[in-house]
Amino acid sequence: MSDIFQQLSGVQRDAVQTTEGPVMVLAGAGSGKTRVITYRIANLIESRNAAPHQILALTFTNKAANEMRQRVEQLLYQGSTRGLWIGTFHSVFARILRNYIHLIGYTSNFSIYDSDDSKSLIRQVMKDLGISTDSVAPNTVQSLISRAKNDFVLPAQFHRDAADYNRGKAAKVYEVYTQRLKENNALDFDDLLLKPLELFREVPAVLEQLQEYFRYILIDEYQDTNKAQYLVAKQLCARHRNIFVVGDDAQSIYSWRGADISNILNFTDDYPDAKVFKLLENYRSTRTILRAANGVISRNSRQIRKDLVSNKGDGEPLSLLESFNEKREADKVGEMIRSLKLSQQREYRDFAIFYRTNAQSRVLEDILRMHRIPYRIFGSISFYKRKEIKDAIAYLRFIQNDQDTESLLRIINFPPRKIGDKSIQQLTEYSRVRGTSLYEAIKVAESGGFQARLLNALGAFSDLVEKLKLVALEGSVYDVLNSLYEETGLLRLLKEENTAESLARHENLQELLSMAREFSDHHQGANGLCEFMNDIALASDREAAEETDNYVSLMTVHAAKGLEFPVVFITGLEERLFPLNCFENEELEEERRLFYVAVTRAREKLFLSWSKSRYLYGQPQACIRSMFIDEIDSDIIENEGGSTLSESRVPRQMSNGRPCVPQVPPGPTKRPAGPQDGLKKGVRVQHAMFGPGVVRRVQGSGSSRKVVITFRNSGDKTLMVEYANLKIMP
DNA sequence: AGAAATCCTCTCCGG
DNA sequence: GAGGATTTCT
Repeated sequence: MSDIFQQLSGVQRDAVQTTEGPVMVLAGAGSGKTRVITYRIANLIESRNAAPHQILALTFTNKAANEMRQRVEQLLYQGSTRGLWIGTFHSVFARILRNYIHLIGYTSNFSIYDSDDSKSLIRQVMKDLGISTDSVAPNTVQSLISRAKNDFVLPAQFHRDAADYNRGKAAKVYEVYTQRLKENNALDFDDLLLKPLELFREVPAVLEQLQEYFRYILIDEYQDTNKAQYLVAKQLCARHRNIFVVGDDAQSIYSWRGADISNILNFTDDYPDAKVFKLLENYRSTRTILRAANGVISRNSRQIRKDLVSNKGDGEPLSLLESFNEKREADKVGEMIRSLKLSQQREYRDFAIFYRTNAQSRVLEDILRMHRIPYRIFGSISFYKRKEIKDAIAYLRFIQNDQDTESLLRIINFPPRKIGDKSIQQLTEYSRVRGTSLYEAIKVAESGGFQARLLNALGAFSDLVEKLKLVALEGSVYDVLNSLYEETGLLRLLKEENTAESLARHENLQELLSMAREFSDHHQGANGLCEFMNDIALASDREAAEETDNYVSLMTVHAAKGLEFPVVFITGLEERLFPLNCFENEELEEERRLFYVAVTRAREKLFLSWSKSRYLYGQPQACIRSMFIDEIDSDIIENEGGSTLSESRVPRQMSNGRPCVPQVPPGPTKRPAGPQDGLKKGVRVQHAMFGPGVVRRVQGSGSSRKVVITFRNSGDKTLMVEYANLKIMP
C-alpha cells in the first residue's frame, strides 16, 4: 500500500490519509477525484481503520459505484470490498429501508415506483379529487411534489406554504398521493431519501444504531446532493464525524432535481473543523481543451473561481463541424471517426459522442449503423421502460406485494381476460366499501353479487396469482418469471403475433429471463425476489453482456459526468438545444456548467458540432449556432477548412431573420429575452393591426410556434409568433 | 369487451 | 412523433 501512495500527488495523498474528522475535497474536472476516493477506501480497509462493512460510500450513478468497487479491488485484492456499502443514495437506502421500514407502517416487501408509475398514480389521484388536468398539468404537480420531497417538505408543511393556484392544487394531491402510496405499500424514488429521515425522527434508536455502525462516510459529487440527502448524511455521521465529501461547484448540473449548491459551499459552516483540500491540477486534458473550458466557465457569475492547470502539452486545436441538417451532422461525425481511426490508429473505444437530449441519439444511431461503426448507447430509453418489461415487472411486483394496486391494475386485464374497466370500477367501489385492498376484494368477490362470468374471470386470475406466489416462496426469481411466462402466455402471444415489433418484445422478455437466471445463480436466498426488484427498479441501464468492449460511446452530457475519452464530439450545439430553452440567467449558468462538463471529458481532441437545421416535433427547424461556441477563444477553434475561426471570420450565418452577434463581449453573457417568451394561455397582447386580444392557446415551438388569439375587434386569429410581433400587455 | 383509429398534448436532464 | 385519452368499430 505504501507503494501505491507513490502514485498520488501531494494534495491527493493528504486527502487520502486524513482519515479522521470531516474533510472536503474541492476537485476540479480531471483532477483525480475518483482516484482519491478509491485510494481512501482502500487505505481505510488496508490500514484496518475500519472493516469494509463500516464504510459507507455514496455515489450518484450505479456506474460510478461499480467502477469504484472494481478499482478498490484492483488496489487491494479480489474480495477485499466484501461487505463494503457502496452504491447510489437510492439503492443504499432502499436496502436499509428493507430492514427497518416495518417500524413506520410499511412492510419490507414494499414496491418501488419509478417516475412513470408515480405519474400515473398522480393522475389517478387528480381524477379522484376532481382536479382537471387542464387546469394543472400532472407534470407540474409531479414536479412540485417531487421538489417538495427533495426539500424535505412534508404534505402538511407544503399545504401551509402553498402560495399560488398550482401549489394549492398540488398540496391536496400530495397529501392523497402520499396516502395512496402507503396503501399500496409502495415508495417512489424520492421516498427512498425521505423515508429514512422520517424513520430517524420517529425511531431515534435506529439512527443511533446506524450512526454507530457507519464509521466512515464518503460522498461523491457532493455538489449534486439535495436537502434530503444532505440531512441523511449529516445525521448518519453525527457520531463518528468521519464525513468525507468530494465535489466541484462548476459541475453542478442537477438543480432541476433539487440539488443545492450551498451544501458544498456551506460545508465548513456545518463542520468548522473540516480540513479542505483543493485539487486544481488536471491530469486529463490538453492545455488547449482546458483553455476552452476555463474560458467558458469564467462567464458564470456564481462560482468559486479556480483555473485548472494542465500538466500536458498544448495538443490540437478544437474543430468546428457545421452541417446542413442533423443527418449530415451525424454523417460527419461518423466520417471523422472513420478517418481518425485510420490516420491516428484510434480504436472505437476512444470516441464518445455527446448530446443534450436523448431524442438526438436516434439519428446518430441510424447513421453509425449505416457506417458499420460499433456503438453503445448509455442510459437511453431504458430497457425497463419498455411496455412488455413493465408488464412483466408489474406481475413480479404484485406477486411480491399484493397491496400494490397500481401494479394490479396494470396486469389485471393483461393479457386480456375479460375484466374490463366497468368491472374494475365496480370492484374498486366494492373494496372501498369494505375498506380493503382491491385484491382482497377480488378474492372475496363471491359475496359481492357480481355476474357469474366476471366471478369466473376473477377466480382464474387470483388462482394464477396465488400459484405464482407459491412459486416465489419456494423457487428462485428465475422460476417465478419462468412460470409467469408459462401461465400467462406472455411469450407465446408475442411469438404468435409474429411481427417485427412483437418479436423484438419477445426478445426483450427473453433477455429479462436470462437476467433473472443470472441473478438466481448468484443469489440463493429467501429474499431473492425483493433484491432482484431492487436492482431493477434502481438500475438506469442494463449491463448488457458485451461481445466486445470496443465501441463508440453515445450518451447525454449528464450521463457523461465522471467519464473521460480521448476524442469527444459535442453535437447539437445550437441555441434552444444546447443551451436548451432557458429563461433565467441561473438556468443559463447551469447549461454552461453542463457544457463545461462536456468539454472537460475530452483528453486529446474535442469536436464542436452544430447543424443549421434540425427536426423538432416532426418539423424541420432553422437553428442558430450555440452561444457557447462563441465563448471559446476563436483562435483555438479550427473549421473544416483547417483555418482557425479568428482567421476566417465572416459575418455569421443569418437564420430566422435574427442576426447573430459575431463576437461575444467578455464577461457573463446575458440571454436576450425574446419578445415571445412570455406568451401563454390567458396573456393579454397587442397586435399592430388587430389591436388588443387574449391568447387562447399556444402550439408548436421554435420558428413554427403559433398562437390562437381572440381579438377584441376582429375575433379569433391564428398567428405565427415569429412574424406577429406581439406586444405583451401587463 | 376489446381492438383500432383518432385526436390531443407536450415535448430536457435521471435514480 | 410518442404516449395518453377518447372515440369508433367489430
